[in-house]
Amino acid sequence: MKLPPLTQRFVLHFGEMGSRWGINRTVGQIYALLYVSAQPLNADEIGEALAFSRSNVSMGLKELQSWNLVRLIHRPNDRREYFQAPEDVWAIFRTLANERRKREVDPTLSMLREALMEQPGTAEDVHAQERMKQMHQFIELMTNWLDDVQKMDSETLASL
Amino acid sequence: MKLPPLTQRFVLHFGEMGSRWGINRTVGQIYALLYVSAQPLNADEIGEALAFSRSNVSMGLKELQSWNLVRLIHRPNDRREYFQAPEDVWAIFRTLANERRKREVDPTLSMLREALMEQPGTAEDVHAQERMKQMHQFIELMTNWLDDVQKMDSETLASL
DNA sequence: CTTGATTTTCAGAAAATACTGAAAATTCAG
DNA sequence: CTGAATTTTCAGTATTTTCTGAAAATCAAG
Repeated sequence: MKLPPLTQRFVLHFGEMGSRWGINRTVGQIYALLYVSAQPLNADEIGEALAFSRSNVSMGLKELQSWNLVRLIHRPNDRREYFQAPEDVWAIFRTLANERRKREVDPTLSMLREALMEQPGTAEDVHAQERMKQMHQFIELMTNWLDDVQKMDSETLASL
Repeated sequence: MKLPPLTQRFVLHFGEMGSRWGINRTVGQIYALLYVSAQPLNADEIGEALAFSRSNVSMGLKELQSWNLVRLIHRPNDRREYFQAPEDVWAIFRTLANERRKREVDPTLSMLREALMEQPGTAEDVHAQERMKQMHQFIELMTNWLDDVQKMDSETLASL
C-alpha cells in the first residue's frame, strides 16, 4: 500500500470501523479510498493501492454496488470501469440508511408484526409480546423520523 | 432450545441481526432473550434455553456488561447472579448509542482531527483532507444532534 | 467470428472469530 | 478457615468469514 500517509491512516481506520459495523474490512477500505480519492479509480488501481488481489477487489466492488454506494464511470478510449463515491456525505449516509432499512429494519418489523398477531400461549408469551410491541413501536418511531429528516436537504439540516 | 415459539423466533432473529451489526450472534441471542423475559435469568438458565456452553454464556454476559446493557440482580438465598435488560427500549438505545460513540465515533473524530492538522504534501492530499473535513463536520453534526435528542425523554419524543 | 483485454466466479487456502471443556479463581455459608 | 457453589479464564478446536489464484465468462475492436 503506497498511499500518502494521510490517506493510508484514513483507509485503515475505516476498514477497522467497517468491521465493527458488520462491513468487511476490505469493503470498508475500498470505500474509504474511493471517498478521499480525487479521481475515480479502476479495480487494478484499488488493488494495487490496498494490496488486495484482483478478485478480492472485484468482490468488494460488487458488494459496494449492491449497496448503491458507488458510481460507475467510463473513460473515453479505456475499456476499464472506474468507480467513485458520491461527494456528499449526507447522500452517502442516506443511501446507507435506506439500504440497511430494506435489508434489516423492514424484515425485523415484519417479524415483530407477525409475532404480535399470534395468540400468546402462556403468561410468559403475553409478556414477551408486550416487549416486542414496544420494540416495534420504537423502530417505527425511529424510521418515520428518519424519513422526515431525509426529506430535508443538506443545507436545511445544517441549521440543526 | 426449548423456548416458546414466539420467543424462539425473536431470539434467532436478533442473533442474526446482531451479527450484521458487528455484535456476535451469541451475544445478540442472549440479549434478545433477556429482553423478552419476564424475570431476570441466571447464566445456567440462559445456557440451557439457548443451548450454549456455560463458558460461552459467561463470555456473552461479560460482553453485555461491558456495554452497560444488563443489570445484575441478586435473589435472597440464591448465590447465583441474575441478569435483566432494561424495560425501556429508548433507554437501551441510548446506552448503545453512548457506548458506540465512546468506542467508535470519538476515536474516528480524533483521527480525522489529527489528519486535518497535518500539512498536505500533494494536491491529492489537499483533496483528501477536504473530504475528511466534510466527514468530520457530518459526524459532529450527527452526534451533537443525538446529544440534543437524548436530553428529551421518551414521552417528549413520542410527539415527534 | 476471433482475439486480447477486462471482469467475474468459485473452489480451496488462510485468517479471523466463536465456542468448548477443563481448570483456576472467586465467593460465601457454616 | 474450609469446602461447596458459582463464575471466569484460557488453550485448543470448530466454525465462519475472508481472500486468493486459476479458470470461465464477458466484452468490444478489428
